[in-house]
Formats: sequence, C-alpha cells, structure tokens
Amino acid sequence: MSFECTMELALSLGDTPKPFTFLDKIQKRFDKDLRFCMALGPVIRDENDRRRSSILDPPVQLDLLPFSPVPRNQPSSQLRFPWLTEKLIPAEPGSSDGQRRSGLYVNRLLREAVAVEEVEDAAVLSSPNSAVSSFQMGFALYRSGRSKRDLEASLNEAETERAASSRASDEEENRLSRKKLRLSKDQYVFLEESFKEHNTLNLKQKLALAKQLNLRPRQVEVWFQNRRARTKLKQTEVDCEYLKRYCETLTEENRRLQKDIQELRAFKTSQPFFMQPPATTLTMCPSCQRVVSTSSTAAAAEAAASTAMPFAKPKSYPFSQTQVRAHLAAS
DNA sequence: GAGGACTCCTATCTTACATCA
DNA sequence: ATTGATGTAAGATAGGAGTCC
Repeated sequence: MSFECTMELALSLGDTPKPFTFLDKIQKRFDKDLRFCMALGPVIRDENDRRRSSILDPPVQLDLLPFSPVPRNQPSSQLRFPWLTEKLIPAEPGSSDGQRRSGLYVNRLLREAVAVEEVEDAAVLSSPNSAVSSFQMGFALYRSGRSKRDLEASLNEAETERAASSRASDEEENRLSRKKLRLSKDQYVFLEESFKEHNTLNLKQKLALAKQLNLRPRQVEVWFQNRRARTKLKQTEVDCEYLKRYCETLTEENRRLQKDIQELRAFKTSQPFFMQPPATTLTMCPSCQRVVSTSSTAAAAEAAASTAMPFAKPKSYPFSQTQVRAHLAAS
C-alpha cells in the first residue's frame, strides 16, 4: 500500500542539520511505523515514453528513512542510507567500484531503454547514454513492517502488471536484456562456421548474420570480438608451450655439445702432435638428424659454444613458429 | 589538422553452468 | 537427493588506439 503525496524536498548542508518539518507532519498523519521512499522513473509524455516505461518501470525505489528505529533527536545526517548496502539494486556489470557502491544505476536503465529502440529499428547506437533525456523524481510513502523482500515482490508484481499491458516484444526484450544470453547450439555452430571462414566481419556480413541468427548486430560483433580474443589467448598458450619445449631441447643439446668440447680439448692436450683437424668435419644434429658440414672442428666447437645460451639475450625470436614446429615434429 | 564515426583490442565484470564435498 | 561453495566458460561492457572520411 502506498501513499502518493506532494512534499518538500529538504536538504541539510553543514554541521548543524535542522529537523525536517515534513517529518513531523508525516508522523502526525500516519502511524509511526513508516518509511520514506524515493523513486526514480521516466517521464511519460507520449506513446514512445509509455513503451519505454515497460522497460524502465518499476522506478528505482530507495528506502531512505527508517523512521521508527531512529530516535527523534538523532540528526538525519547520521541515518544509514540503505542503498549503500548494495542490497536493493544489483551491481551493474562493468561498473567501477564507486559506481557499484552507490547502488543506483541510472546508466543501466538508460541502456536498457536504448536496447528496445535498437531492436526496433536495428540501429547500432554508438552512444547508448544519449537516448533517454529526462527522468522525474517521485516521492512516495509506504507503510513499513514490510521487508525488502516484500518490497521487491511488490515491485515485481507491479512490473508484471505493467508488462502485461505492454507489447509482447517489449516483454521479451525486457527479459533478454536482464538475463544473460546463452546461444543455442545451432547459433553457436553457425557462428563457428562463419568464424572459420573469416574471423572479422564487415558491416554487411554482421547484419546478415544477426538477421539469420535472430540476434542483435552488437551481439554478433561481441561474439566475434570475444572469439578472436580467446583464440589468440589459446594460440599464445600453445606457442608458449612450444617455446618451452624448444628451449628445453636446446638446453639439452647445448649441454651435450659443451661436454663434447671438453672431451676434444682434453684429447688435444693429451695428444698435441697427432691432433690434425680435418679440413671438413661432418656432424649430425641430434634433434633433426641432419648432417652439417663445418670447415674445422674448432669452428664446430665455436658454433656449438655460440648456441650455448640461445635465449640468454634475445634481440628477437630467431625462428618462425613454422620452423619451430617443424623442428619439434622432426625431433 | 580537427573531429566524428566506426572497428578492433584488451582488461574486466558478470552470469550461467558444472562439479564436488 | 539436496545444497552451498567454487571454478570455468562465455556474454557483455568500458576505454583506448587506429583508420577513414
């Protein structure tokens, strides 16, 4: 049960808040178990506004002043405002902490209102905040003793009534705009197939796809964006794994070559007069099993030493992904 | 060159859903 | 069988950068 009334909007600034006169009037007129509710809703001026109101209603209602538990002599500035508890209105997706704590998400309502227009004319709006220009602030009293659950239930009830009187498409859009979309399997498969063909869309393709899948163009656009981002992420993970394995292979190879160098040096020291290096030495890469010719053993040793720390100071990655994969596949 | 429209990328939030104790 | 906690995948948003006109 609610009571509509006209009242003064009192603001108290500074350190010595004065008691609001309308509080006395209210408490004399009604029983003491009252609450004060402020509502934020759309101005309904014409049929378009009325259609929008099916999305925007019920107005955001804020339970401001719990009269009964607060002693009369307590300064109103010390009242705890319930919208700071984050309970009355759910957090807005993507909002900053500051916005989230405020619990009042006008932008959300604005966007939801815009969503209706977007569906109606398939226009892609780049600035969703521009469509709804004005709100009216309404004040109402309602009897306390009702929990927030009751309040929400009554809001839902009111919303149901309003929704029933609005167009079916609005109702559907209202539901969709509040619930997260889950693509059907068919939609998903179709989008996947499209993505395989081309992972970016031009405007024409996007509109065609949206029409075919009964989605909004923006939804198709977002799906492709997310798909690209997650494909890239997975590819990065795969590449990272490849590089890790390649690095391990090189490290092992380097360790073995260092050991060979030590053995050759030891051999050279023990038999200096018989150490006549051949003009050409054939060596085999242990990973890819390719035979490599070098002009001398010393050159081979030098070449081996130069690969000792291939990732120590990389200026840039020296191999293409294809080369790395071919190398790993061969090994 | 300035500015608007548009797209893409990236980071992040939010929600639906699955899994498990 | 149910339920709450938790993790993950995916839809959605915001903001910055680049491009085109």
